[in-house]
Amino acid sequence: MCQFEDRLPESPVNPDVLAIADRLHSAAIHLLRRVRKQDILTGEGPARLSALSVLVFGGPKTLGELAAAEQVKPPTMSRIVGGLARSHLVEITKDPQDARRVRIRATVRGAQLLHKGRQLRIAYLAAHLDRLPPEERVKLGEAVEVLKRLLDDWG
Amino acid sequence: MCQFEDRLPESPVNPDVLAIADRLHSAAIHLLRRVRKQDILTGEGPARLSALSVLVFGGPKTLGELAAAEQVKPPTMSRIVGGLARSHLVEITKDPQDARRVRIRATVRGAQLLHKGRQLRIAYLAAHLDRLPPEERVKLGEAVEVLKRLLDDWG
DNA sequence: TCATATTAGTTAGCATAGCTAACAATATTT
DNA sequence: AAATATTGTTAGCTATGCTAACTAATATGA
Repeated sequence: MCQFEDRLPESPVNPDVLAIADRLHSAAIHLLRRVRKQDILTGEGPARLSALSVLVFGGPKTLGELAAAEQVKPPTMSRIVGGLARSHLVEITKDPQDARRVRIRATVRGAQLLHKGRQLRIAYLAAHLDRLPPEERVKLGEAVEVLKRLLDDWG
Repeated sequence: MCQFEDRLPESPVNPDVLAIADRLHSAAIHLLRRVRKQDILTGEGPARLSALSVLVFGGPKTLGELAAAEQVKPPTMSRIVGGLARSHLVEITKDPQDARRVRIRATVRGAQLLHKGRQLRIAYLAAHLDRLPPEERVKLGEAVEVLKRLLDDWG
């Protein structure tokens, strides 16, 4: 019964890690629900803003690359990109090398809207973060770096 | 032009805080996209699992209370609860004191499914967290506490 | 070369989850 | 008693996720 004895290397979880994982999940859900209210002010949904962000900061991508970057299936990304194109936030051109591919890149307007949305969201978040004592803010900052690295080489 | 001089107390953001806010947002989005794939195995969506969690850990609630706890509007919560009831994960009874209200509580089956889902999700997350060096894990644990407090008295 | 297989995206159709507006039913207040 | 406020639901819109089935284009290989 005891999870501390006879523990295999492949089932490495201990209660501390479980607790962190649980709260991290819950915190992520509720954080995003707060922030979403700000995103609405841009007139675009969170999936579109997130995809747009990849294009603005990472440069042009094919649909498949974008879907992979956003951890979403191609049909989903197809519709997200369709919406962005309807709002003239991205431009779609055929790849001359391979006519199956499409290249998607942010327009100037797309970049502007992204920065505006980012501003709203971040200002809102930052205003709340700012109420924390400085040492807690530092803790949070370090942890976010840890998290980012973890997500980057997730697998 | 300089945001460091002549700064009003109500516009308190500095670049460090902005950067933390930005990465926190991005990390939260991508973390949840990873974890969502595990949640699917329970057969219920994330909104339902989150609401169910409130009921399991916080006890029975009215629809309005649940909507407030989950930061969504009543019609949204009405449909979430409807889905949970169809799957027999919650039970709905009229409040004898006030016939406008409904009381919603998790069934045994609901609690079981929640724990199963939590197990899947947490095991997955925890398995990845476990690859971190211990001191980084500790950092993350402390930061999650900071974040939880921040969200609790957000306003 | 030509037939076949693989790859890239799209379309169609389904479900969940968010919203507002409009409604019904019940309490509360005047 | 009548007006008002509160609580949920219903209807209908949008956005995002999926799979299955399709089209078009490229790569493979007999």
